[in-house]
Amino acid sequence: MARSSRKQEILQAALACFTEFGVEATTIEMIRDRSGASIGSLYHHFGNRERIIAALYLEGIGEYAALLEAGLIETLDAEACVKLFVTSYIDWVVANPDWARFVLHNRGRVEAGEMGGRLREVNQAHGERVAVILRRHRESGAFRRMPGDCFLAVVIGPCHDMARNWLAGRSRTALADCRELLADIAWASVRAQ
Amino acid sequence: MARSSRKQEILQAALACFTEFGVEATTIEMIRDRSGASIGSLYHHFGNRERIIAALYLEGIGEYAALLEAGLIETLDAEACVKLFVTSYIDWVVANPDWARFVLHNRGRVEAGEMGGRLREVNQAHGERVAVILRRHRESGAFRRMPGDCFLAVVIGPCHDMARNWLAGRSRTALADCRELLADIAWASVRAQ
DNA sequence: GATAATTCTAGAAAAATATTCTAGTCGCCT
DNA sequence: AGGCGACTAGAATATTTTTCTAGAATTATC
Repeated sequence: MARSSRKQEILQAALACFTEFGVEATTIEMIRDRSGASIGSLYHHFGNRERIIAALYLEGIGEYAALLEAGLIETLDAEACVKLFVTSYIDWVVANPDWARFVLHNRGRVEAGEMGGRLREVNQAHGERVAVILRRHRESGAFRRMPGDCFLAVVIGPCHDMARNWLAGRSRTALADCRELLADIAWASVRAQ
Repeated sequence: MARSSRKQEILQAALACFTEFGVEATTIEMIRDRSGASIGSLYHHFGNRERIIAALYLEGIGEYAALLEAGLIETLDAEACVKLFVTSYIDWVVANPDWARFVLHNRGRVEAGEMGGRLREVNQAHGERVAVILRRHRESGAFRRMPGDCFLAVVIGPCHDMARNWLAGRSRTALADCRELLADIAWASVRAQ
């Protein structure tokens, strides 16, 4: 395990290439160059190009999901819970812009590929843990009645869009400056009237 | 111009392949097979693989943008305007699921590629026309004060997320059933208190 | 601490894929 | 008719991904 850093070096190099040139345009050769690994090493660790992308993606969403869940389990108040979705998402994006951009733009790719099943499993497990935490508040009548599918979309949908725009340099407003506003709106949108 | 349908046939075939196998996994060969065109014809019309993707993307967002703008110019009421963003988006997605899925998952790819400049132009032009229409309502105090970047994210962000989930088969609730709810929430989120 | 097993690295060779290029065909205009 | 531009065809070429064989480094076992 002493040299498992090779694997990590490859992932870092891949992310750097993806950020600089786009996923489409970066070749195995470029990742090999930047990471210093050999073709053999690369294929030993990942098997193919797609699995490099998937590994990066899964690591990214895993990190955010862990952050969110860690916060949620020690948050008792419904309002604070909802706002935590927003703030922990924004904090993570601001702290990891390259990773966030990659994750925001490559869900479809990973989902459609051979690791799609794996991704759905991970997402579903995370979704269920979150649902358990939220159930209490829902049952106590803290939330406006709406389908569960809508709930999450309403809470973090605006953050996703805002983050996408900000990361692309399309936004004049800094993402961090919307933290409180978006959290307020999320809560206002889902709380019982 | 009699046989400009070839170009359209290629685009249709490409979209079908992308939907079935994912963008990554579909090869020029597969598009050639399904469209019945030759390699030469394919490259005559598009120049390279990426431009096929970009053409499909630009046509997709163009169609939705036209739909939205057509509705907006004959809508005088601020509330109806905001709700129109939501309903015309959902209607378009429900009517063109494959196209919508493709557009939702490939913005990053097109943006990062050689047609990125073109895409930004188109988006900016559309954004400005929409901004002109909304300015009147904003200035009359119909909306809650917030940065312009947040406004759009709040209004359609939830729809984007909900549509993405529904198109991926992850949603138990039909997208069409959320039409009114999402429109209500969008309006409640941005109207003056 | 020798030796076997395993993991990892290397890069050349092969396979798959994208793109270019040359030679046309087709429909239309005059 | 015959010339012109848009279009089609598919072989040839270039690029990129993936496989494969060999060997180095590390770890486990006795």
